[in-house]
Amino acid sequence: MGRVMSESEQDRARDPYTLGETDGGEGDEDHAVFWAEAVADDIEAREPTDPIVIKGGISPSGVPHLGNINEILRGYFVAEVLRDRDHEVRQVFTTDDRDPLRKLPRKLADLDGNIVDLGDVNAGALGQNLGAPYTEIPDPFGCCDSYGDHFSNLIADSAELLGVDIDIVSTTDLYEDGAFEELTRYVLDNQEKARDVLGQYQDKVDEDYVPFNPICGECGKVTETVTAVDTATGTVEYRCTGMEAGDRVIEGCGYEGAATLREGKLPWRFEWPAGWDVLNVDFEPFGKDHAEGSWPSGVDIAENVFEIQPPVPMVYEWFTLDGEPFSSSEGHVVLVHDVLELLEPEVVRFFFSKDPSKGRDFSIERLDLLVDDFDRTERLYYGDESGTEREEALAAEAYPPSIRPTVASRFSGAFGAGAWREMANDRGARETAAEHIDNVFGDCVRIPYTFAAVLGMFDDPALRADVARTEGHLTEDTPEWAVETALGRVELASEWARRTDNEFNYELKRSGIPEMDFDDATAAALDELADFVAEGHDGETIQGEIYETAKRHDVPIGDLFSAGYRLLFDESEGPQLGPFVAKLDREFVVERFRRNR
RNA sequence: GGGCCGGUAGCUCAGUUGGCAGAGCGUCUGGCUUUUAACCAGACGGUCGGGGGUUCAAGUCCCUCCCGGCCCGCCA
Repeated sequence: MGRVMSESEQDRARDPYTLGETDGGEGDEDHAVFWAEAVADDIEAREPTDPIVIKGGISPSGVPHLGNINEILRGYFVAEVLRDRDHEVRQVFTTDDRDPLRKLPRKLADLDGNIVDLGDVNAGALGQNLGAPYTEIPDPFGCCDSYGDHFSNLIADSAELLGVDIDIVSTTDLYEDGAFEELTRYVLDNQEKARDVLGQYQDKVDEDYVPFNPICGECGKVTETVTAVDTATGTVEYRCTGMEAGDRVIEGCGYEGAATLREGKLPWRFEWPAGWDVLNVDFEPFGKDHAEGSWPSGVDIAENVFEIQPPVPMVYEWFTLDGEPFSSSEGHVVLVHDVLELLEPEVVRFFFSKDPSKGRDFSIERLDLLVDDFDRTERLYYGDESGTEREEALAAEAYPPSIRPTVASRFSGAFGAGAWREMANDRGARETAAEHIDNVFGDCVRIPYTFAAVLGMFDDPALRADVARTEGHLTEDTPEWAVETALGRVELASEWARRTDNEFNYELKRSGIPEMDFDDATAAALDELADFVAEGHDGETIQGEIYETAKRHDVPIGDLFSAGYRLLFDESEGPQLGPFVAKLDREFVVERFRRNR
């Protein structure tokens, strides 16, 4: 501390957009290829004391979807870079659970991440709690202490599923335990200053504005009308009036009473900077919605009301889901729980390692592209493929934090007891992880995602491995753990094929014969093929016979394959035919090829 | 209306201090003399959102316009 920043440095420090522009004036300085490195540079430039604190946070207002995970994973990548630079890093995540419920979401989610319609829970009970803090509202699922706790738990689970170590801090707790009390008293003692600053950003700040919202002792709702303040005794008198919520007004009960400084909340514009102070926040990423409103006022309040230094900021653009904005209330969401049925966690983390300044679509339809991108990055990292200098440099930096939790869990025996995320700051464990990544894990094998989807048609795990072997994805030398990892993708990719019903979603049409129209030669060839299958041969032999049969009947080879796929899947393409039919029950194949049923 | 972020091949995107427009996927063609998955080779594909300017040189810097998103009431 103590270093005086120049004005331009200060401007840059406050600008949440200038990612990577870390030039100190010298043109030949290395330009960071990975945004998290650039952010880490900015944080280090302030000479922070360990532990460096990285914050994120959301209101537990409803389903925490993949877009909300930015609040966890953007910070994670920066944390990992700093840890690699031998800093101790604490990643905290505030659930802003003293915020009032302002409207009822249409969709909720149970603790397993299943989306549930509002009508399936006790909506009436929820409706009566509009205006009350999330932590004062009963959990509509009845499984957690409160509505707020329910959704905070889902967020905590999401982080855990992704192997990220976060300390979840309840804002309600910060008030109730008194952590915010000193700052609350300070703001109330310096209301004029607070009003002056906030008034530059909000028109409604007038003489009567009091930067504190008590919770009504009668109805439990957050109120806005403070009638008297006595910071010496630590009490605030209020009248419970209505609260605007969008285009509606939540009615107050009219009760007049007194609250302590712990029985209410600071308005968001103060609460955010208050959190920076109380938690000693050094860095905080936030969505673009905060960039032009909350952030500038937050900086101003931090510097000129609380007289603290705001954290290093970073804006991230929002993701869309299949081209449409995420919407918790409308149920257009995907949770980490869902995504991990389709992708390995390292691929999910990798998605968040990409440039935060670019809007990005999380396209379920084209998840194969994302996985291919990850696989290539992995190959670049291990030097199995070459790319541009920049690509290789980026892989060198972005791959390790993406894969680290996976490696730690795969080789958990080397790390002693406990989950990796509890060892994030452990130097020894990090060295072990690095050593594993650069040595044993180099034998990791990836089956291309779309091919994994093809393999998914085989119920028999042994057959999946067989085919992966014949295709050269697995060899004699592939270690057992790598075989498991590689084949683990098959379940994910076939779930993807099912969910998107794409061209890899081959479904064997057992119950009825698909519509078809074959010429005589093809029909004759199919009959002969049926006879051959009936004799009982292995897959390769059948595969060869398909060629021979086609040749004998002067049928273009492609036509005969098409005919087979049509009969089995009602598709024009499919898996390698011979080995596939060899694994099906013989009678079914024979009858089907004879077009009997 | 004002401020900010983004706009590169059909799709997904990469493009440090200005220095000959890139990758993957898709498509097409060919190869692997028995594989319609896999794999290999090649091709097609772009007025870098439009227009102006600075420069020997602009995707990159400046101005302007268009499109999309966010913010500019309240709330978070």
